[in-house]
This record gives sequence, C-alpha cells and structure tokens, in this order.
Amino acid sequence: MFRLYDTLTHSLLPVRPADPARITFYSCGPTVYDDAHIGNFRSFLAADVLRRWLESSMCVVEGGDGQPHSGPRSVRHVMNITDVGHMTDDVGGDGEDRMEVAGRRIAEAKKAGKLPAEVTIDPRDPYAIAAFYAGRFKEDAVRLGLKVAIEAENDARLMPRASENIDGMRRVIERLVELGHAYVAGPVGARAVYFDVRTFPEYGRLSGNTLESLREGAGERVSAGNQEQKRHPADFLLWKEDESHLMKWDSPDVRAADGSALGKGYPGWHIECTVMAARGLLGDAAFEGLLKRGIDEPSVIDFHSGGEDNIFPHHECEIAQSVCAFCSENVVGAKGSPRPEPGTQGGASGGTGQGGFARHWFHARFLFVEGEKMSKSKGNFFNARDLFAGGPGRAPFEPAAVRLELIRTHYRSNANFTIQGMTDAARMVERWRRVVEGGGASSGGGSGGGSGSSGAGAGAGADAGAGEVMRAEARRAFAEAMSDDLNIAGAIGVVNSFVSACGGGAEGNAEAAANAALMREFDAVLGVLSLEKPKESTTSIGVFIGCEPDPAVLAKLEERAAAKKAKDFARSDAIRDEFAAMGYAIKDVAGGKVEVRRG
RNA sequence: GGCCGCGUACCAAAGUGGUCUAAUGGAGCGGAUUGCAAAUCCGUUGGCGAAAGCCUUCGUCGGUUCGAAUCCGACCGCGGCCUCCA
Repeated sequence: MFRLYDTLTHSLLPVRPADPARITFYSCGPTVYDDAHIGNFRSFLAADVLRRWLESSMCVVEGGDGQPHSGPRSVRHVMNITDVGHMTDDVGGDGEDRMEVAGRRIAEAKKAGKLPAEVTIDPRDPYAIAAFYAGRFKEDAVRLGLKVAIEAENDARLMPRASENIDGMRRVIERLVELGHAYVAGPVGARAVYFDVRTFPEYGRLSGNTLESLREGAGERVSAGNQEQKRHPADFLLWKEDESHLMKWDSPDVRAADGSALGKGYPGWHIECTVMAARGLLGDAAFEGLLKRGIDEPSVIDFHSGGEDNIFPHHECEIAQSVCAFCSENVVGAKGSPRPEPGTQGGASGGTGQGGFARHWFHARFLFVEGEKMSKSKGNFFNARDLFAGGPGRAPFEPAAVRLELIRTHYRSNANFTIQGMTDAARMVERWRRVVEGGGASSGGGSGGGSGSSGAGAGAGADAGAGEVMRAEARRAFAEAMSDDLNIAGAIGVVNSFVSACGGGAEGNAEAAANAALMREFDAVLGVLSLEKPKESTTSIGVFIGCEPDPAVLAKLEERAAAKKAKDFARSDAIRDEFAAMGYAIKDVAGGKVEVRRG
C-alpha cells in the first residue's frame, strides 16, 4: 500500500483518494517572468513522478472502503501558469511589478542581441512577456517529460493561466466577503480586500506557525501603512484596488464600509490557485456548485504539490480561503476546535479531521548546485535549456539525463546537483536504454554495439524460469521502494541491479523481450527512456551525436582513418588530441566508424 | 528569536533496532577486449590476516538496550520558512 508524507498532518499517511480510479492533482506551476531553472524543475518533476507512480499498475492505494485498490488508474493533473505580475501591495519599499522587471530584461537582452531576431515582443506588454516565457517553459517541460505539459498540448485547460481565471477569483472573493471571512479596508483608490485569518481556526496548521508567532514576526517586509488597516497582522490580500497597475481588471462586487464599489484592480497572490485547482480539476459546473452549497468535508481535491517555500504563506493561505469558500460552516469551525494530535488516527469512521482543501499536501525540498545554494552571482545557476545546449567548456546533456539527475534524490531531502552527477546520470541512461532497445532487435545496436562479446548466455537464458523469477523479484522490490514515500533512490538501485542481471547481451530473444517490457514498465514511472534521444546523423565514416558533421571534422576523420590504416598511430593519436582541443570527443565504434560528440 | 528539516564510506545516494563494512551508481584499482584510447564485460576497494576470524567506521559526546547508522538527550555544522522565491 502506497504511503506518502503529508505536509499538513506532518506524517506518513496511506494514500486514500476520494475516487481511487480517478485522482485529482494540482501543482503550483511557474511564474512566467523568466525562464524556469533546474530548481523549479526539480519540484515539478517530483510531482510528475508522484503522478506517474499513481498511474502505474504497480501502485496500490487505499479505496474508500479501506480495501486495496490496484492500478492502473487515471490522474487528472493540472498545473497553473502564473502570468499576473501582482504583489506590489504588501511588499515594502521597491515593490515593483515582476512583469515590468521582466520587460526591462527582455528589452536589454534584445539590445544586446541575445534574443533570436524573430522574437518580437513589446517589452511594455505584460501579456506578451508572459506568453513568451510560458512558451519557453512548456518547451522545456515537454522535453523533460513533464506529463502535464505534454497533455496540455492537446488540452490547454490542464495548464490554465491566472489571467484567464480572474472571473473565478472575483466569485471566490465575493463569496468570502459574503460569508464574513473577508473584509474591505483602506483609503478610496487603494482599497484592499483582506482575508480575516481569525475566522479560520486552523490557520497555521500547515506551516506550524501560530497566529501569535506570526504577530511577532510581522513588521520586517510588510509596510506599516498596510498593516494598520488589517484586523490581524497575518490577514492577507485577496484583491487590491489600483487603477494605475500594469495589469488590472474589474474588481469583485464587494462594498466598502461607505457602500461604494471598488475601482479596477488586481488579485492577490494566493487566490489564483484556489480557483484554478477547483475549476481545472472538477470543472466549471462543480466549481459553481462549491460556491453555492459548500461541501461537508474539508477536502475538495486529492493532491496538491509545490516547492517547500510555498508552504508558508502561499499554501497556508490557500487552504484558509479555499476551505472557507468551498466547505460548509461546520467543517470550517469544527476543524479548529480540537486540533488533531500528531499521533491520533483521526476518527473511527471515514470522516477524519484530515485534509484541508487537498487530501495530501506534497512539497519537494530545495536543490543545491555543487553543494551551494544556487544563485546567479555564484555562477552556479542553470536553466534546463542551458544544460541541453551545453556551453563553453561544458558538454550538452540530453533531457533524459537531466531528468534522471533531478529526480534521483528523495523529494524530501535537499538535492545536490553536480556536473559529476549529471555525467553519472547520462551513463545510467545509456545503460538502461540498451535493455529496452535490446528487446525489440531495433535500430541495430547503434553505439557500443558490443553484442559480439555477449558472454554467451551466462545464466540469462540458461533456464526460462530463472529470468521470470528475477523479473518478478525486481518488480516487487521496485514497487516496495516507490510505495515507501516514493523512495526513488531505492527504486533506481533496483533498476540498476535488474539491468545488471539482464546482462549486456542485446539478443532479440524472448528473455530480452521480457526484460525490455519490464524496463519499460519501470520507465513509465521514471519517465526517462521515452524522452528524445540526442540527434544522430551518420556519414560513411562518422556517427555524429548531438552535433553536425561539418566538413572540417569529416576531413580530419578521413585523415585519421588513413593514418590508422598506415599504422601511423602517432599521427592518429595526435588527431584525436586535436579533436579534444576543438571540443569533440571521439571514439571508434563497430563497423569502422567513429562516434563524435561534443564535450 | 520562533517553527521545520538535514548531517552515511573518495563523490552522489539508499538503509531507520540484530542478517551492516552499510544497497545502488560514479570514481579508483586489477583483469578481459583494444595498436593506444573510449565504450563494454568480470572482479575488487576500512585495518590486520593466506584463510577462518578479529578490530574500527555511519557529524561529536553521552544515554537507553543483550544488541544502535537506526531510539533518547546535549552539542557542533548546514539548510528552509517566518508575507519575492520551486
């Protein structure tokens, strides 16, 4: 049975979706005012692995009746795109809109000739900036095998934009005011709608904060003027009236104390996810229903994920406003009274006190680079596309290797991204790939091709039963590791042992086919081998991987071949060194050809 | 200051009361293969020992236990959040 750590209850819980056959999963997506970096992707990929594991036929969860429910099952996964600059209100001092900053950066990059000529975006148009970066994000995400991004190519509703859900946000805000969970404050022209945290007794449960400690912590980055108009320092912004803002919309239909309506403005940071999660996962009709009737349990969706820095304030606030807007008053109130003890199993019946908006809260920890916090000033800052492309003195890495490197560490540990680790991952990918490709007698073995030395069935095909037993054991061990709070490092260990047990042979026999099939099943979860392979082009003399056969290189290869034929090895080795100096790694492969790569 | 998390061998990273010198991958070493490389395959990598075996190790120091990398306490180091951040 699959058990997963839940941030809200701070404990390992059996996974128990509302409907185990159809799971709903929302992930906080990127903010598109810059390219997503590998730290962002680590978090998105962790969610993707969770989603893929839930879909796997190896995954067993708890059905509503407490009985095991075996996969496969379908997961509806929605990831939002935050394209609203927002947040200038609570931030003191230079609270500048993110989109304006991005616009400046694009204008500079254009001036410096760093952007392709065909990119023509108006740096003053926030929608154009957002669209530009959203497009780039989706490209990277698809290349890394983020399933939600792949699906969104055919169904845009799976990756909704905040700017397209403003109406829903207004509806939620109106509902919160109507129910007394939110209020309007501030001077005309700069009025704000705040959520009243004291109306939600559970506020603080996710992050472990208490309202008292938040009161003490208040002050630093929060402008005093805004604090004074709040009923409690922890009250957070739902909507801000601001006619001068770069992006602005009609305000919700709520009234200030004097009965006047608000002018145009923009939404607060947290409200967008409440809307896109509920509407994106359950549909428009259900969303409307939630706003009218309110349901009698605390959870609306099954899974909600994000980075650890989202825990507070973002998800804390999201839970508060979502539960207060969607759930019946007895859920909102009752949940607060006896705060569940850590050890308690919840109520005897299915009701439990578990869940807040989502049944499981999933947060991935941070990524470090070469042992240090990633930062642009330290020069250890990587975007996904930087790694794909390679750079001065750095070989390009294929998406599969990048993905493997980013998912191989447990999601609740800080991961350490290193170039050494990237190289490791790249080799692992190639090794795994041989098992899959060996089964189908496919593309002729390509690189390595060492099937000649196959070691003559050293046990592999010796007796048919042994292979069967080996595979069953590997499958069992893989599932056990993944079921234990997604122990992916353990699962990868199992895969490696399995790959070793398969032997190097790439025979097209039944054993190899069965091995390949199991490898594919593993990979449906890991999502590595199905990704694009580096482009390969072959000439009569060379196999070019991830680079083009340019004439200068071909000429050198011919010269080296001639030198080798004449047994002038000093010359042929010298040429290999010349290649290295040019940034190419070459090696002789089967068929008298030479494999050429960058790096 | 408050809340939370982490510290495993050369590197990365599993393991969370005995089967642990401790999975797995890399790196190193030895071998097969190769003109040489690379790749691949086999073996190996704490100390002493031919071996059986003994001794030492999982941040540090203590404690619980017949027994601890695993549980408890203190300390040291690192990190996250406390209204920008995955």
